[in-house]
Amino acid sequence: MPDPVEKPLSNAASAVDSLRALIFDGSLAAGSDHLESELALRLGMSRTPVREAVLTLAAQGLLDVRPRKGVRILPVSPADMREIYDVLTELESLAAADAARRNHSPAALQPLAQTILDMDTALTAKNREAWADADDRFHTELVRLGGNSRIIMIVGMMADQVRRARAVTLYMRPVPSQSNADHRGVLEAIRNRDPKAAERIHRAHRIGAKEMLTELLDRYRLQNL
Amino acid sequence: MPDPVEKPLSNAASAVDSLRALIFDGSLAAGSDHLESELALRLGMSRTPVREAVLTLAAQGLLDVRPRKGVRILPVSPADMREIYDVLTELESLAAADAARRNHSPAALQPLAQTILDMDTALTAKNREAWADADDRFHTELVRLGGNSRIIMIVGMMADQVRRARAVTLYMRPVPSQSNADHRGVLEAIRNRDPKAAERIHRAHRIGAKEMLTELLDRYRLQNL
DNA sequence: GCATTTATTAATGCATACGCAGTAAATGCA
DNA sequence: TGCATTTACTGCGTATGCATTAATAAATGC
Repeated sequence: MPDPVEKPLSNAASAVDSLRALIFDGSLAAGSDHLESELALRLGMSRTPVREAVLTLAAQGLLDVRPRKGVRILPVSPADMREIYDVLTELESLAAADAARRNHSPAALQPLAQTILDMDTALTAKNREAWADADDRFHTELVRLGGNSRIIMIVGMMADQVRRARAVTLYMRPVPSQSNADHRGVLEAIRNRDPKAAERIHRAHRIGAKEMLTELLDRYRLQNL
Repeated sequence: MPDPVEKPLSNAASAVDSLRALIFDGSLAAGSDHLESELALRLGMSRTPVREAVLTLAAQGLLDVRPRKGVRILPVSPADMREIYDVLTELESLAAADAARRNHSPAALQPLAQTILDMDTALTAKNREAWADADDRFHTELVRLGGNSRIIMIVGMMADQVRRARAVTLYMRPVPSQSNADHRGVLEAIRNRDPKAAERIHRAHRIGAKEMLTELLDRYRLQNL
């Protein structure tokens, strides 16, 4: 029986969730400073769990604790973007190759296939948010299939760091129709147990994304997102 | 004038340092559990800064907080070792290529060259600890030259996670004479501004290390280090 | 003798208090 | 007016205490 009881989540844990949400939706703006006491007030708890949450988020590279100046929500520069996409390119491509090596059953590949369908649907409906969401799920699912827990964690961290920036560029970029083709290629390579192809296609996909994004940031002079 | 005054380091920060040292030298054994209050007593401070330190180390994958059971020092299994070396292989190889692209001056490459000399010296003196130390510095310096701050952080984290395991295998493994040749090759490629070669040589180096280590762990049935 | 319930223990999560140190404001002086 | 020094302030680092609740032991029932 699947446990229907979900434990009520500690204050510190919910502070992590809340702060992440506030950062991603811009309520805590990039580059802005916030006192611990202020955040505690906002979240309706004492400084102690907020401090713990802040420590956790600092370890994940989302903010920086600057004693007496408050915690700073870390902005993402074009240089940061390049760094992050370089890491994503390497680790996700390895994950793609690993996924192809692992003899996954069709059923195991179903969630990945679904994200591609979802992206088609979103693209047809011209719903960019839904597209971005499905795209995100594709990458998450891909590294999950790769089976390396460290890669899963690191890719999650890096994806979080660029989440805001991606949201900003979502409506500036050209219609992301190429992505689906790339994703299909990766899925096919995994189905065919072809690690080299999976790696190659995914790498090209990520390099393309990196170039598109950094070109966009440069063009619009977006120095800090 | 270089500031000669070093600020006295907070209790939380020194707790991180102390705990790391205790974990690396085995005083806090892999797989063992420890109460916060116990650690606080040991470090001569209250639970608060210890809790913060523990949170930080948990984020770095060195231990796991298990409510009411104490913090568990995470052991490293052969599977963990493979995961970690796969990540190191990808990211360090990229760093090697980046380092070769960056037009580093000979002076900038000096610290890297020095680690190779130190390894020679240690090898001649049959001093394995000194060799391991220099080897570590080579890899640290290499990723530093690559210039990607995320890679620097991640590689540091991964290296920490396998530190104990490496120490254990240090005296089991064959004399590491091949390593120096590989390191020299990487340095030469960087000097020659040959990213492809740097990447290729370093990748082979890391893959070799991974195979040697995992074979060793399997042979001696070392399930948890 | 074993399973189930109840009681006990104690480690944690959190709130709170306080002193210190770093920053800014204010003052004094040239 | 510009700069140095003093003063005031306030945010943080840490200690401490307590309520909660999970884990263990005890007790009860079958």
